Amino acid sequence: MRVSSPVSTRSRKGTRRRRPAEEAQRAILDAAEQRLLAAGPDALRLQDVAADVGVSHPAILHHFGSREGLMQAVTARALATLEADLVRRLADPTDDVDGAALLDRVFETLGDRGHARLVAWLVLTGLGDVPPAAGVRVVRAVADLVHARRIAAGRATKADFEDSLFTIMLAATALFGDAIVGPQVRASAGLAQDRDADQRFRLWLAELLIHHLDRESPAEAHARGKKARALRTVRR
Amino acid sequence: MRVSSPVSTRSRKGTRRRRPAEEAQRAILDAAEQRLLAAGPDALRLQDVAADVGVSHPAILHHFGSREGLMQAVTARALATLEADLVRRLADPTDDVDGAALLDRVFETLGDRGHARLVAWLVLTGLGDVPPAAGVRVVRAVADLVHARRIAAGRATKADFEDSLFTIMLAATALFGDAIVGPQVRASAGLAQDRDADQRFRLWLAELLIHHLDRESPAEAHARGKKARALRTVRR
DNA sequence: TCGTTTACTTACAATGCTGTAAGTAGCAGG
DNA sequence: CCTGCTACTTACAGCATTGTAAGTAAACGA
Repeated sequence: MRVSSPVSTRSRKGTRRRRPAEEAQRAILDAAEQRLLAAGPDALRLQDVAADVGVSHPAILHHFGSREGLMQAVTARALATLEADLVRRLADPTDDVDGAALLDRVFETLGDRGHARLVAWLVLTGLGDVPPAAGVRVVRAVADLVHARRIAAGRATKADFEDSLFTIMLAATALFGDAIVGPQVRASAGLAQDRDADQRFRLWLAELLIHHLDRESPAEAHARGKKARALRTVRR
Repeated sequence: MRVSSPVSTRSRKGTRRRRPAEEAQRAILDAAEQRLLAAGPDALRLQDVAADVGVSHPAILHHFGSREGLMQAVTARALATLEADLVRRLADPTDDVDGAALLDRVFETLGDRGHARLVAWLVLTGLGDVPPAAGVRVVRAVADLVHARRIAAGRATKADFEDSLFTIMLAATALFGDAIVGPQVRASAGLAQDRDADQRFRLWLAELLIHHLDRESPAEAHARGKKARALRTVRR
């Protein structure tokens, strides 16, 4: 029952590629990740990935068992490399004091390869909960680092830790938001045609965050803010 | 994600409901929006929506022509109501000077009904580009409002407009990011079990933004920030 | 050279979804 | 009461997609 059905442009009749399993799986994961970033998890079709790699779709099932198995494999690999990239960039000691440059690195890491998009996909589809040990404590680690530097500079006390933590959380949240809806927000702000608007905005954000971290004791500022807010909302 | 609740609120055999077209379409759009928010555009099945409403799936095709027609209708309605909610809340004159309350309203409007999730879905699936006149200039409008207030308070000049604009953009971006990856970021910060952590964070963010808008001339602060960065670690 | 393993193939089964065809029935106006 | 309109129904066609069955050939060691 072989015969006729020269399925595709690949391999003329008789020649059959047989890659080592590891290499084939890597190729499949690459193609799948590409498709995932482009169109989302639900749009991932085995036949498409197979066509990209140049094999038939049961070959993928041979390697990964099922579509779900492929999904888990590709997300696991993507999240692992994302985390590795992040910690590598954050631990890079080339310029360990320039907060703006550090922020820029995180920006790049998240936005460049579409990592933020992928994570957003996973979170929205609920797959983000599956590997709960994925992006473990990255925010916390960075906050610890920053807060220690703040204390060393005499700009904060241990009690202000949450302020440092929230600052890093804001950075992370804004980075994700920017990676996903950045163009739309810029359009809504009337900055669409401005090519370097996104860079200006990121720079502005970095300055804001650094200024916040460098300013006088957050505890006092916090109290001041609370007092002002309380006075403003007396009427309710 | 396959749910297809067999709700079957349909009347007993023989009796057939016949609603006016407008009412039926509204019910269908409600159910479709619900499913969209829950599981994303690709997971929207006509039969599921039909089951939710209590009709057969060709009834939906009768009203909306095709699945794509339903998608367009529900997204158009959702974006329209989102924009309407936003401008209504922003234009509400009950307390027109309290920036924190205003920000809170936007927070609620975006996060409460899952609007941010929906918009994220649309942007990620590329459907966000289809209706380009959707969220037109909301950010710009808010920025105009805020900047005018700033000038009136003697806290800024016309030249500082971009600072106001970026502040609003940051708010919008962070709001979206929080609505999407908020829980994950909080978990990564080690705040998972803290129930009101999100509210504390939002309050903190509101204070940060308001403090930024209320502080002395942004132009000077901007220059100072640049200078400080140039000098690396100079504390003024 | 033979034999085993396994990366891969073709063919097909099974399922689920969108969309169509044709008919039914509720509600309006005469 | 009758008649037209149309909001709906059931049945089915068509198609895409995942997964299975069985077989083939490439690499590798004896």
